[in-house]
Amino acid sequence: MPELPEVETIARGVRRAGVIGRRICRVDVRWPRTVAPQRPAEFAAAVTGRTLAGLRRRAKYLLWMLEDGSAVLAHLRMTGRISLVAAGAPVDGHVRLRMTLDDGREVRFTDTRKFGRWRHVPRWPDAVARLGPEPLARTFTPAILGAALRGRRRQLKPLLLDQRIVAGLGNIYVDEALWQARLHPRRRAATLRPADIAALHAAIRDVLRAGIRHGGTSLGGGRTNYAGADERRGRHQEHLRVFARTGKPCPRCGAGIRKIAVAQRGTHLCPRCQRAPRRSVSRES
DNA sequence: AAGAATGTTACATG
DNA sequence: ACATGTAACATTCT
Repeated sequence: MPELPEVETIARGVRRAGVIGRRICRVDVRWPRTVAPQRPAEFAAAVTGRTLAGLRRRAKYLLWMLEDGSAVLAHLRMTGRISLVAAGAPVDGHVRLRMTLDDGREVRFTDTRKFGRWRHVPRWPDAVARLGPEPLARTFTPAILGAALRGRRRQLKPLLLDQRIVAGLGNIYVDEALWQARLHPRRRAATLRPADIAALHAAIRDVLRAGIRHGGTSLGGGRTNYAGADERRGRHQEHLRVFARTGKPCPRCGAGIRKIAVAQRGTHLCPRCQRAPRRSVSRES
């Protein structure tokens, strides 16, 4: 569910709700593995009584900065959602963690599939040091992307999903970016020419910015779907050009969008705009 | 009712 | 070291 634009939208929503400066007076871990490998008691002890000094986003992580310099890192994985509600509001069965604030509200983590992970770290920069560049940072240039791809024989799709190459892309925005750049997801990274790299760099930034502008992508209608901290759905699903549009016309050329499997992930593309590489392991589905 | 699902990681095999 | 595949996590939706 949440890729960079969704996590960014959540972070903005939580900040706007005015939680910075509030003290965390109680922590309730309702699904212990949410804080694994820490134990709920040690997590709660490290966080309880601390004041929220800030909230940042790094890739798909939400970083709750505490006033003592430590931080809580939250990764929402597939179905994690954040909401701010009145403390003591009815708790539904999928709430995995709660942080009660000193102003009568609580931060709630709801996660149907239980894949989400929260952990308390003494120094957050260490915890995110292995991640690749932030694609929307000024420091992310075509040259940086080119260097990350150079010499790699991996297929573009799994490479872009690798958070060490570029941090924050997921299945939806990778498909969208490859479509915009007219690149086939099975193309080997090392075969890109400078013009391809420039197009891919621009496409990555464009699709992420569009996602943020539209408040993220909310597919389907179920409880497992993405919503912002205020429970509102995103609107970017109305602007998707290939993802979840199998069989519909390509907005650029009209050809039918196709869905294939690349590196075990559902992958959407336009068979006319995104030419299959000559010697790809074409195993279509 | 089987299969897929917005994510990541560990482990195995080339 | 690199590339790829499988399983695991756990539940819901189509």
